Amino acid sequence: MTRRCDRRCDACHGGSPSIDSTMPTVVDLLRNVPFLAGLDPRTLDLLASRCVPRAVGEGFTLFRAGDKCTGLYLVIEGKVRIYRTSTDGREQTLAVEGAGRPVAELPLVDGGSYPASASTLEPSRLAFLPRGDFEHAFRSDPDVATAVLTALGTRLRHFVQLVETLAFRDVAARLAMLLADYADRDGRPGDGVVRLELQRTQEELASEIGTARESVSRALKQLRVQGLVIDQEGAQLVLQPAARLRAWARGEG
Amino acid sequence: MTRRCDRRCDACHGGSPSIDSTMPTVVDLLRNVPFLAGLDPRTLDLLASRCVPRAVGEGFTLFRAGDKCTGLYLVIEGKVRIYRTSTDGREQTLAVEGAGRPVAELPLVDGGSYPASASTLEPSRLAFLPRGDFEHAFRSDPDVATAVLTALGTRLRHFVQLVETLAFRDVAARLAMLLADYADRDGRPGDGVVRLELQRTQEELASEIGTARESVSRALKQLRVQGLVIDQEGAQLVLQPAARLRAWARGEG
DNA sequence: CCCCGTGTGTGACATCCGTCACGGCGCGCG
DNA sequence: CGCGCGCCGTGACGGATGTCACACACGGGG
Repeated sequence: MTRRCDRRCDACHGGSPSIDSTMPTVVDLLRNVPFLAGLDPRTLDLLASRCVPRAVGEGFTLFRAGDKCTGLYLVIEGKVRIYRTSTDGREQTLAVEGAGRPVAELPLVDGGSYPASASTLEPSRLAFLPRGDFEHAFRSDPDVATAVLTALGTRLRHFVQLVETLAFRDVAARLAMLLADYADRDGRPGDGVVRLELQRTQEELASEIGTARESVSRALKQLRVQGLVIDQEGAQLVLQPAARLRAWARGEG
Repeated sequence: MTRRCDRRCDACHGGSPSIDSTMPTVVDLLRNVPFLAGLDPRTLDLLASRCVPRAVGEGFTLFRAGDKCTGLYLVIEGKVRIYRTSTDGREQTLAVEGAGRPVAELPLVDGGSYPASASTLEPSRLAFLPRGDFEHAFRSDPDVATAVLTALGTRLRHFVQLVETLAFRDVAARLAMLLADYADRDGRPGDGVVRLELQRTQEELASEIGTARESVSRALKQLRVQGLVIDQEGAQLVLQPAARLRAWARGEG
């Protein structure tokens, strides 16, 4: 099934990397990518001139596990989910990358293929940097190299967390951890609690913590009984502070 | 052979590791570390002069999760297990590093603390490179930087595998995968089968695949019934080729 | 207003697996 | 030789959780 660009998609039909001056330039976009922060302006310009901006809708698949790697994606806006699929169709998401984060930096440094699949959770704007251009920048500019290095580092730490969670915690605890993460990122704190508008279906939550939809439903009830989820009306959640959620998930509750 | 003391062994904080000055020079040792292969001889000399060789016994704990990172370890000989511990005492090993592999390169690049614990599975010889020296080499020599990068890369790929395994496969399949890995590394192939001397207790295998010892015992029986483990006498295994083990683990059996 | 698709709650059930309990086996040592 | 100890095999049992089945709530179109 082919997805369409959503509105505001001028950029993705511009056949050349030339920039429409009424839009924010690609350089402007890259400037807001922490991954590249600290690069000197000239290299930034250079990179920007090589980047292909793309706007894609929700559910657009960037690549699949095993595909040969063609370049680096940077998330300008939106969310990209990175996941593995099992032979029987279940999915485990490995990471969700938001604005300013790189996707697929791993295969670029070791020359292998993509280790996982990636698709958008929301309509998103991305910058695509073809492999050759990336490698040139990577080799010639030590700042780019260290940027990649720290990106790999945080990814690795994230994975250690993920492994521990899958290995040790039950579904309810995993859900608590996940909600804590969301609360930190999207929640509005106030008065000893956090309000969070959850933009995920239970099906998606289930994939993120490696379980079934029904188990998420039951785990949510369990969290309500525990008082960790104070109130829930549809997607509107009132939560205990993230720290408390995490403490409970670690068994200190 | 004498078996280790218990896992929570406190002897781990043991006294000063003995340093044997009669062993081959540190440069010789480093030369055999693939991690550093390709460095030009002068930098290798420089690094070697900063390395502290250490010989430690079995069950020696190099560091624990959360410790501040003091430097990089290189495994010259032996095996180092990297693992996380849950609050209730269970352990999940994240990796086992053998000769020529670096340990703890992650916290060195991002400045954080160790994300996991590490201890030796066998008496081992290590080279310890203090943090400051590592950072200097890392910054001044691009070859060192790329070496670190590829090390992180392979670690990351390994973790993707690990996550998938934990999320999707049952104990028998995980065990089959693990045996396939061992077969590739230590097995003697011949005549359509692989002979493997397993140097691990079932307890250790259990930790590596995130389960209990008894489950490993039962899973092994299951693999025998399936014909994937053709014969077993103590630690001597006769296995189907690694590829077949992995195929079965993926559900194609 | 009805129909339908999507997302959600929940009960029933089977399965996997962790835990406890126990016995056996090999080996080193007194 | 007997004993202790580490390791392994296996039965029993219960808890967690995946699966199936179904009801309900909601919203958008005919």
